[in-house]
Amino acid sequence: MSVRARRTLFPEVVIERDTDTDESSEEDEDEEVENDVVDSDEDEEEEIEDQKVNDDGGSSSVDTKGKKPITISLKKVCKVCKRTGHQAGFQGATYIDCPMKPCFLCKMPGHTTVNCPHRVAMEFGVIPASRKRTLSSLDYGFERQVRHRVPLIKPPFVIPDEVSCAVIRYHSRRVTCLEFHPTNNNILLSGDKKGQLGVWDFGKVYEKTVYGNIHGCLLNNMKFGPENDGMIYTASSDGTVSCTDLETGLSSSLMDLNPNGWQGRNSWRMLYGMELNAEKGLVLVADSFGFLHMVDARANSKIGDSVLIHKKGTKVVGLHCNPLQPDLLLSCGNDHFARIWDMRRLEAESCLHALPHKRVVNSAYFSPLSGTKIVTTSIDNRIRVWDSIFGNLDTPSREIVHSHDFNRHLTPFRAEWDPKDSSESLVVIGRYISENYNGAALHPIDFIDISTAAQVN
DNA sequence: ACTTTATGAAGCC
DNA sequence: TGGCTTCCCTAAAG
Repeated sequence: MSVRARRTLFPEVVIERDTDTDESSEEDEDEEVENDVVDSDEDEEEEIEDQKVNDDGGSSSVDTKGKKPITISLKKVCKVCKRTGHQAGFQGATYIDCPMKPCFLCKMPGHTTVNCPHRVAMEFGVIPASRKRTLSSLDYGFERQVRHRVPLIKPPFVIPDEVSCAVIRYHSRRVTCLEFHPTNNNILLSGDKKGQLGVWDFGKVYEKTVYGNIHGCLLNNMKFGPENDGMIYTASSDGTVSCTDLETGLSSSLMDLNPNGWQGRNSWRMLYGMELNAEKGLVLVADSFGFLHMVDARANSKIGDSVLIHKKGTKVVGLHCNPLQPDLLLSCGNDHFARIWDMRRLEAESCLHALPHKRVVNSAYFSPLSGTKIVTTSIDNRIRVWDSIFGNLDTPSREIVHSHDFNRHLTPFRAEWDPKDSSESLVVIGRYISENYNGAALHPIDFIDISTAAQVN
């Protein structure tokens, strides 16, 4: 259901409500609003007039020149729709939905988020996968044959006992990406809105390492060097790709899509999706105009022409190479599609499959072990799962309703596979609709079994 | 304690 | 197509 529907579907209900409350709607509401905002009004008449005029601008901040309070019998005013008879908005840590709007979670009318069947049970309306894939010894043997690259061995994670709790503020702006070190459990990298890169060392909590000279703005994506995990590749909205030594912080630029600086927003290219193709020694990045760029990581030179992989002028937000068949590339972006490509014959319009979504796609990943499943996150509040890339890709195998639709200001959530789950059925994603943690509204992290859509805790 | 602003997608004309 | 408006569970800066 589109945003448009929020408005078109509901006026009837609104009218019913109004007649319910016995008040002659429009003016009363205006009074209500005004009364709510300005506590000490004097002149009723003028106030109402003022408000009606100013209402067009939508701003209720119109300050007044000394007016007395209006006494109104009516109960409550909804902060969301400004209508009477109900209240919406935050009440303590809990957000009360406006009943005039479609459900914020599943986008369907007739209920609010609180009683949304998808919220009560995430499995609602989801047909489980016919068979849960588990890794047999045969699978293991098969994968040993097929797998190009043996995954790096990581020692078992042991929580160090010298620190029970530590909070260190690394970033002054919002964090845009996080990455665990592939071999060192103590290290977590974080990128932020200003382009800074934080190196968190769990074993050295009193040291703070932040590199601020790598990028000029949003650090959108990072990947550890496949051959040398002391190096980190980063892509930024400043249009550059950099390679940074984690120890020294020394970085080199691999590519700059805006060599002539700021020439206006119509030409400024921003980089979002990034992926490393270890077999080919390639750095792949995708920009905000729909193009894919390739850089030879060793020779530090651009390879071939840029290829239009999504609708021209739209942002490509994600790139992922298939773990077993790295020539298979998965991309996703703002044109509502995730696309599968064969890198060996890469040109505009040549994608093997286009996976349609109702709205913008935040992420698309092949499953980490077999590479045969795909999970995508779209801001239509649905996680989509394709059980096999060799099967029918016309429609997803499952759509799981989950809260991650929000407008701007925040970095989108991306559902990611749990790399430790050999059955490739566990996915991790941040949730927008908050949960009440002792009075604080916090956004939880959800673990979801994508074969049943059940939440796992 | 208040307002402004950064900022993105979608829908409408 | 482009310009304008709406969406309105943010958070820092002014």
